Amino acid sequence: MVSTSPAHPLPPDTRSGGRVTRRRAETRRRLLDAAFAAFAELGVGRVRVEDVCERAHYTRGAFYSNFDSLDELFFALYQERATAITEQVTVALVCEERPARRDLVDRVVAALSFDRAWSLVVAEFTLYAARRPALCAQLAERRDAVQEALARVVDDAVERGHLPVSMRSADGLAAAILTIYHGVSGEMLIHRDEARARAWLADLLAVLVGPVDS
Amino acid sequence: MVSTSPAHPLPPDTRSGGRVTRRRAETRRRLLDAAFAAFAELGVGRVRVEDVCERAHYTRGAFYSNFDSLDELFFALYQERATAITEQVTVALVCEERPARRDLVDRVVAALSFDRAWSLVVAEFTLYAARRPALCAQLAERRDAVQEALARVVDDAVERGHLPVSMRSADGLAAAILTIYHGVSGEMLIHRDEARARAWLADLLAVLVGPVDS
DNA sequence: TGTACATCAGTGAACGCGCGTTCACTGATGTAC
DNA sequence: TGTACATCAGTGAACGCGCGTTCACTGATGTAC
Repeated sequence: MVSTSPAHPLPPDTRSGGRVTRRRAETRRRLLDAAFAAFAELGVGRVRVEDVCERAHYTRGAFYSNFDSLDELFFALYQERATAITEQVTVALVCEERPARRDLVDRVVAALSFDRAWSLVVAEFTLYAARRPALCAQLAERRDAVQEALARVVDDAVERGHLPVSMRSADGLAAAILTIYHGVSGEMLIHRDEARARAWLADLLAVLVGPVDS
Repeated sequence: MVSTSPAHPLPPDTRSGGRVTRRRAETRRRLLDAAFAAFAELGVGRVRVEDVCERAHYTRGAFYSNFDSLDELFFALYQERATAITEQVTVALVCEERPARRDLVDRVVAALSFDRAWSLVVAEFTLYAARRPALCAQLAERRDAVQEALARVVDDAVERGHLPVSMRSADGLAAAILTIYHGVSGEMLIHRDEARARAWLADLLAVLVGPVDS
């Protein structure tokens, strides 16, 4: 139903049969950006078409000329941003030399962004997807992509026997890192303290990776 | 604004000045139960007053005779359920003897319930609160209550020096357990596999608590 | 480079439905004697 | 225990607003010659 092909600068405009004028692309771009702001500020459930349009300085007609519904826009937006972030994390984590174990935590914490607005939208999208089995599968795929990127970096930092069964593989450890990351993100939504959340994340990851050789 | 007093069998009916007939209490009870079903099934953002009423077999008038708005009902519902669960966890964790470290994980996993419907509602309430600073404070209080219950149990299981600074206190470890719990709950919403989530939780907690003395 | 034309993109007024909210009512519940 | 009365609780029709959606239009964009 929805393309899972790699990153587009813009989510594909499925309504004008392939032909996209500059003007149209620009309008779409502005609507998407406005929608992100609206979703982050008001929450996904409270955004009306008008909220998006006034932020983008268009009328509702422009919206319906570009999207079928808010749902479609929301999904296009999520695809776009999530793809961008996934790539950013992947690039940030891939490196030439084998990383020391103690570097791992710092690099992971630095790579995973702690943007509260984005965390809110992600959380809302997760719930949105949770009630739509088809979307769950796509979300899972996306998470796997990040997990694999992490696993590659983690691989050489894992010493056998020092971690319990499920954690022996780099993949298991990568999964653990992401679970903790999501948990801390959730806390941040309530405690609103980014710095504290970041420190907390680092602490938890340090325990996970094992005692740091000081 | 909203009462933070301890558990009521029913959230207080603030509309009939204290005097509550049997019939009224029953109606309120049914509306709350119906609302939980509706919220869990449809998602908080998609529930209409009518959805609650038809599930409870009342008309809309009955709803407005008991609640000012869906928001108020949702909040009353959350208060009620969360208080009940907090108490349940507290009771389950308090014990006379000092627990062995390896028992800790099992007891925690057993005590924290993994109900997907409830996890969905909690997650939605968390987001709901995330945009309302006053509610954030209340949510934080509630989490602290659970954390303290955990900390009491954990206390004797922590051996000094085997955990990094932030984790040295029982309170820190309890916080870590809850962060992981929330992270795994989030995963479960997407992966829909309760058993796997439970195993995953146990693995992560085992790493956190330290190598199990087999 | 200029003009003429065709098609496309966004406008904004208007429509109408879904749903929150109200309110005059009726039947249920509880009390007094 | 029975009757009469008062108050309370829930009914359901009606209202009306907010907002999604449409569509005839106009100005913008791009192309051909």
